[in-house]
Amino acid sequence: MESFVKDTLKDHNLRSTSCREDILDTFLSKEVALSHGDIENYLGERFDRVTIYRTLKTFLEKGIIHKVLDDEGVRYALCKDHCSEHDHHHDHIHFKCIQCGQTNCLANVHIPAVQLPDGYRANELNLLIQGRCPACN
Amino acid sequence: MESFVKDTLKDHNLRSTSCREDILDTFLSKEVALSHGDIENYLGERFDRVTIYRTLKTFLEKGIIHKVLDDEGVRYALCKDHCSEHDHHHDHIHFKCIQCGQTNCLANVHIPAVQLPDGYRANELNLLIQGRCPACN
DNA sequence: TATCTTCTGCAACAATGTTGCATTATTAAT
DNA sequence: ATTAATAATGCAACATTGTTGCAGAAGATA
Repeated sequence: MESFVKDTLKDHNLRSTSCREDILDTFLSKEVALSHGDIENYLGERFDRVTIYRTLKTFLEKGIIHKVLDDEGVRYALCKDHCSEHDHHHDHIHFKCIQCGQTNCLANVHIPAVQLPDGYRANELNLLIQGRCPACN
Repeated sequence: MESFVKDTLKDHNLRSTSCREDILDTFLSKEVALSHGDIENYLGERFDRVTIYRTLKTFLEKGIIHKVLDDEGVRYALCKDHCSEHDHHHDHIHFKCIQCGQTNCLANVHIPAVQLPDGYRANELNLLIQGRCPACN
């Protein structure tokens, strides 16, 4: 669907603007997690730094993207499984290649149950695996 | 041992300076992961911001502390199990309480094996669990 | 097309992290 | 105890990353 981007925005009650469309397009075309800086580079000077920050923040709040963290900082990736504002599922597993540096979501892998000490209650799991990706092995 | 701090520094071929000793002391007295800002607050104006950054960097390289990441940023925690520069074990599991905001290492919990897709090879696992800690339940 | 609302760009600022260099402190050897 | 070699610190300057307020521009709706 060529209108995926517009539909996604509409579904989340966001106005279609070129900045939002371009950022969503970028996430779709690159399959890896992107930092604010990456996006700035891909989009050139078309949009203000602040606008990109605000767009990312909005997408985060709406559950369109999620944060991906590693030693080098913060990145963002699409929530492929259509998390909504209310029904956001909170298990994320990411793989970062120490060779090529790319980070992506491992959608088909699920995190095994973890046995927590007494009194702890878990809401959200976030697993980062670092190693070598198939392309770099 | 009152000399734990000095011994730790000596073991890692680091000179004993008041900044390093105070930072190590701080990590020992607080049981939770600390950010650069936290440390700055605890130590007051005694040391330059830059020195604290450099000390943390040195401790990281020597394996005295490790990074702890969550949505809010970067923190550091002691490597209790005496990781060395060479024999650094790379599975970290951290718990962040969404109520009180404190983050700590769950030393006794281990991460179950994860079944990775073909071609991926894992070196290091990093699991962040967010939820409520015993004190906030 | 008019109107209401939201988004954007700009400027300014805050927080976080880095680098170079001169000075000071630590360590090991005399 | 002094000294010489080395390493750590403080300062200044800078780079990156992220935030806020506000006026003007653009999107959605009727």
